[in-house]
Amino acid sequence: MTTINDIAKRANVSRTTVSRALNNSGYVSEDARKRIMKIVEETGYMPNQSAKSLRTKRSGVIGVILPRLSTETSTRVVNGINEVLAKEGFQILLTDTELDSKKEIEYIRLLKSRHVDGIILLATNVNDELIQTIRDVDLPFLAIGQDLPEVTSLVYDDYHASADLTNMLIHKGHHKIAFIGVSREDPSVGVKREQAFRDVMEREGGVVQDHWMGTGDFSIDSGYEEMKKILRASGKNRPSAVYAVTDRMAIGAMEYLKEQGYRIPEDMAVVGIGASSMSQYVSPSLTTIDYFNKKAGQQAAELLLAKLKNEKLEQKFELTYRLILRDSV
Amino acid sequence: MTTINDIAKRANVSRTTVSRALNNSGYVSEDARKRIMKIVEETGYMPNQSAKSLRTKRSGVIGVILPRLSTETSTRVVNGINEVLAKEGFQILLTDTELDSKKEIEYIRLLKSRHVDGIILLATNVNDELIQTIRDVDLPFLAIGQDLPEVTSLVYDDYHASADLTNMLIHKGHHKIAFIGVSREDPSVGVKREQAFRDVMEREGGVVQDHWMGTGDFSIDSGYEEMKKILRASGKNRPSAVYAVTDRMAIGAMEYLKEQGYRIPEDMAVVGIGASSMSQYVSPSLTTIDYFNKKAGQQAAELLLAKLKNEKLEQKFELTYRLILRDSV
DNA sequence: CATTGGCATGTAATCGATTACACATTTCAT
DNA sequence: ATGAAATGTGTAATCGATTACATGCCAATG
Repeated sequence: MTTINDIAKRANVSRTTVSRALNNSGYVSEDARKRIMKIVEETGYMPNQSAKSLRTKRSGVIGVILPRLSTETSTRVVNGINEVLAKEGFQILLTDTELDSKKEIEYIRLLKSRHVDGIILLATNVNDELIQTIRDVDLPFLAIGQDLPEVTSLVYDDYHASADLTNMLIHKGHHKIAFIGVSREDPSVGVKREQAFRDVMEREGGVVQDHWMGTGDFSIDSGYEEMKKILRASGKNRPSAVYAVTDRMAIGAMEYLKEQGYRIPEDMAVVGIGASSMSQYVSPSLTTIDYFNKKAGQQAAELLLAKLKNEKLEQKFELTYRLILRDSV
Repeated sequence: MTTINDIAKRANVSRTTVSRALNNSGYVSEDARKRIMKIVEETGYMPNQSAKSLRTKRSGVIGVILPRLSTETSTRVVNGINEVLAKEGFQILLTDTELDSKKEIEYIRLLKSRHVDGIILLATNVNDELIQTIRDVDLPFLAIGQDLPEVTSLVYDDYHASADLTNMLIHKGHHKIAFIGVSREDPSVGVKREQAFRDVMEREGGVVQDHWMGTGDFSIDSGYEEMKKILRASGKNRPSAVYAVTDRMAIGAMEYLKEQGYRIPEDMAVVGIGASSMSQYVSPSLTTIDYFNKKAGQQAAELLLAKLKNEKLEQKFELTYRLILRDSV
């Protein structure tokens, strides 16, 4: 591997001058610069980033922590992040917690030791140890998806999105609505979306029954199973609509309904959240909410870049959403 | 930030001993080890990876180069890679070429300068400069998806998969088959899949017509558009089946067909390749080929790890596939 | 008792860059 | 003409780890 010393020798200058030429810092004569650049071209020299990073404390790498690598939401967010960061010459160091909140903390510290310049966390839960760790590592930090105290957070407006969706169902004449949620450990998806649903139902005189409330695990299968449970438990007194807090679970629910001969939306309306690409192509196409995940990723990256430039930021940013009305309602 | 020197001071030993304790190399007394570990615990010390990597030439990071970050195929492969690497304590440095083959080369060199221990490339094309660059950087290297000369490659058996799919259509009674492919610059998807299609059609007496052959760009929209073109060009002499080389294009084609009132599969059978999650939930469900992408990622990671341990490997590995018969045929 | 070898630790070089500081030369304003 | 400022380059310290080599101690061996 060629080093800066090799370049220096071949160009008959000291490595200081080479460094200056490469980084456009300090004075370098036109003559020396040309000689150096020519040799750099010829050899394909690239500075050793470990050495550089050791000395400068900056690495040009941003750590990204995902709850799951294989969901559409994550992918879209990462895509947005990458689009912005790549343009600025940053690389992404990717980690996947597999929904394990211990790993979240472990990875934050690991990324710190790897000298990343900043961290973007796709958060799924909130706890004190996490907050403490983020404070400890003292790095430019950005959270997406949950409102972490004392951390710059980009949050989806889960409450109002969910409220809008519920309202829409009610105004289409549905008063008996089943609900498929997820664990309460997820404040955004598990708590806020359900809370808004309950609030609107109460306010608008909707009917909420315990056995119409299911709890899935984000998977298509769990949507299917929860739908099955709900229908079995309801007997004659059936809901006329089902609201699943994610598209995948909504699609699972649709599968079961279709299998059982229900017509959608005539016999049962179905809605989800997430605007997954699937939602558009299932039959009937699924009414859902678009959270503009890619945009969120881009914005997160931009905010992080601003932080790197020491700009002071607000602490909380609300993201927008959009209701997509399709044929399942 | 606490360094190895801080630990050494506080434990009353030299940093050499701390290093030995941390890496389990050389002799360290039980006493010293305990003192050191206690302080490491207390301070949450983590070795500076840049320094470590500068000295040892190893970083514990594997570079992964993707053609697109946002496709299901990429995601699944990365997922497989990550599963295996994370277990061994490796991190992934992710890059996205946005299908630009210049960036492929640029990123390979960039990753080298970042001291990655190895590179996995999800390849989409083959050219001399790429091969040369791979040779130049002289790193443990693994390609997935294209057969790169002199590089350990994991390749999908595109030819036989495509042949099987075509054969299946013919044995279901389809002799007039439209084909939606992609650019020939992609040897696997663009060339092999089409070649197999043509070979089988010829061998089995199928009918191939130029205006039944479309060329899309992997997107759902292009599938839709190519289908439209094909139907418009065919007039009364229509094919009875359409074979799109990716699920997304097949789904686009289905959209158009449904819009035009065709029944699938009665009026027109449709098949794709990729076993995307969507393929299962569109109506009718799509007949396709599963390439086990995640498995491919895992295997790639395992092979790369073997390379890191200096094991000699074969150069070419064929991956298996599976035909999934569903309702669209 | 002298020698050998295992154990424990430390000294200092090293990896490849950046950068504070020093020094020399040239340019420029007064 | 002269001192100040601008320009160009080099020396050597530094970042935080690993590791070759040296040293000292102690027990075992013959």
